[in-house]
Amino acid sequence: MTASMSVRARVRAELVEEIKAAARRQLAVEGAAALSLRAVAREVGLVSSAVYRYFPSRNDLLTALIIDAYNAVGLAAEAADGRCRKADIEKRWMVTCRAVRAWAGENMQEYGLVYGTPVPEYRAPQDTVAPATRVTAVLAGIIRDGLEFGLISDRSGDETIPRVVRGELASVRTFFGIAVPDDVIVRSLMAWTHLFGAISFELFGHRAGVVTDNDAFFDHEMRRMAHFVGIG
Amino acid sequence: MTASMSVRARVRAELVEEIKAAARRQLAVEGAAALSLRAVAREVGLVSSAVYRYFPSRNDLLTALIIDAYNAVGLAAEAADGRCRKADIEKRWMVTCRAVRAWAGENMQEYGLVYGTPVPEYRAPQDTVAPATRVTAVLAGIIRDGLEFGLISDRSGDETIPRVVRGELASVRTFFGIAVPDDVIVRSLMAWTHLFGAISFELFGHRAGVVTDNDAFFDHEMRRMAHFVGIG
DNA sequence: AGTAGTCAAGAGCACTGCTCTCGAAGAGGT
DNA sequence: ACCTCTTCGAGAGCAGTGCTCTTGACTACT
Repeated sequence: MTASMSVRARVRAELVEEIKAAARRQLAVEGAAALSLRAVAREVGLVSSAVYRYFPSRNDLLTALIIDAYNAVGLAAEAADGRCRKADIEKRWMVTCRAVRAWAGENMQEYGLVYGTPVPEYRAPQDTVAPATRVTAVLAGIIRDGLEFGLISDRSGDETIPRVVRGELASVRTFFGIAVPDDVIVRSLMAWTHLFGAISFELFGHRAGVVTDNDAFFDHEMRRMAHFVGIG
Repeated sequence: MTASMSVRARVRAELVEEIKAAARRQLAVEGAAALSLRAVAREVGLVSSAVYRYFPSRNDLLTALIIDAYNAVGLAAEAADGRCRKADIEKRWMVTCRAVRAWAGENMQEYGLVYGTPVPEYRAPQDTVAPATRVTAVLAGIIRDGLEFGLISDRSGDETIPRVVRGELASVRTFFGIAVPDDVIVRSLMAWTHLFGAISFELFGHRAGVVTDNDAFFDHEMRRMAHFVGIG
């Protein structure tokens, strides 16, 4: 693919990467709000107006960073899951959760960019939705496999799911597969919510003074959520 | 208290409130990143430099809004909880969760200000920690009352809590009361995490295309988390 | 070789946070 | 009543921002 590009297109692609790298560096130290297109331009040795040849606006630069972030965390999750034996459902679950948290901890600002406060009036471009689902897809795959292998106990009946909730699980079912019971889907969505809720709480400082050993607590709560879903 | 203030101090306090109100209005439509001190000044009919008599910097204005936001959501939670019969633990739990979510939905940007991406290098002033605990205190109070009334089943033994996790619950215990079992504390912290995780996921757009009837789903998951804690 | 497309640079506009200075107005004491 | 001391609003100004437009050079394709 690189070979099929003209020289021009290749140096252009390289420069795009260089600009994004510089932007990512600035993002890490100053945060998204303070990310300055001019400062990025200075770092790559360009004048500010030249950057507009590569990104039509500051927002487009941020969007590119968002897509990269989604892909990075998705890749981390996929890699972690992929290193496990397929039938070791509980381990796959734990390892994936830990990978997402580890990535988030190492890339706080990028995490904040995608899972933090959104900019009002900013519509997520279509290019972001596919990368955004990668982590979710990994988790759903683990659930699906767990059911297939009979390693997830279907505890339907413990709780009654209101009809209105039951009705909207259709759109999610494509993610999990047709045979997944409603109750497992609801539990999974809750575990998914909990994963990112815990990471955000920790990274955004809301557990300061409450939880001290964040590693241990995260591990414990993720294991409990796995059990909650029916794993193990 | 108002009477004890001099005329000067009173008009000053009024102007502070007016500035905060204008800032809150701008925050709601443009987001925290785009909040401009000069625009706020224009709205209250002041020149920009005059605002610095009341807030030493833009960050201090934002800090004031953060404190107000914490107090507002805390007040909403306390009011909702206070309207319930004290022994009706499950209802208190549900009503409080709903109140927090309702406030968050009506004040998205303020919610994002306190529970969203923090500004790096920004240290939360001491004035913010007390208001920040109000919601948590309400939830902890419900748990404590539930145990006192024997309405929370202590399911200790279902899960083994690692010693390192068990060890750090001491600091939280002051919140709940001395007699609360470790297991209930862990479950409560998870429910607390889940509450804000669910709200953030919904408001920040991560449930788009997944959950359609957000009211119903939130209600359902909060009830399940209540049961998870041992309520009901 | 000529043309069309691409690119970096520079100037410029409207805006931002923030500082400093200056005059007006109020508060407290004699 | 006067005088001082603090408080306040206004204005000018600085360095920085996102973004636009124009200009001139360079490259790739016909």
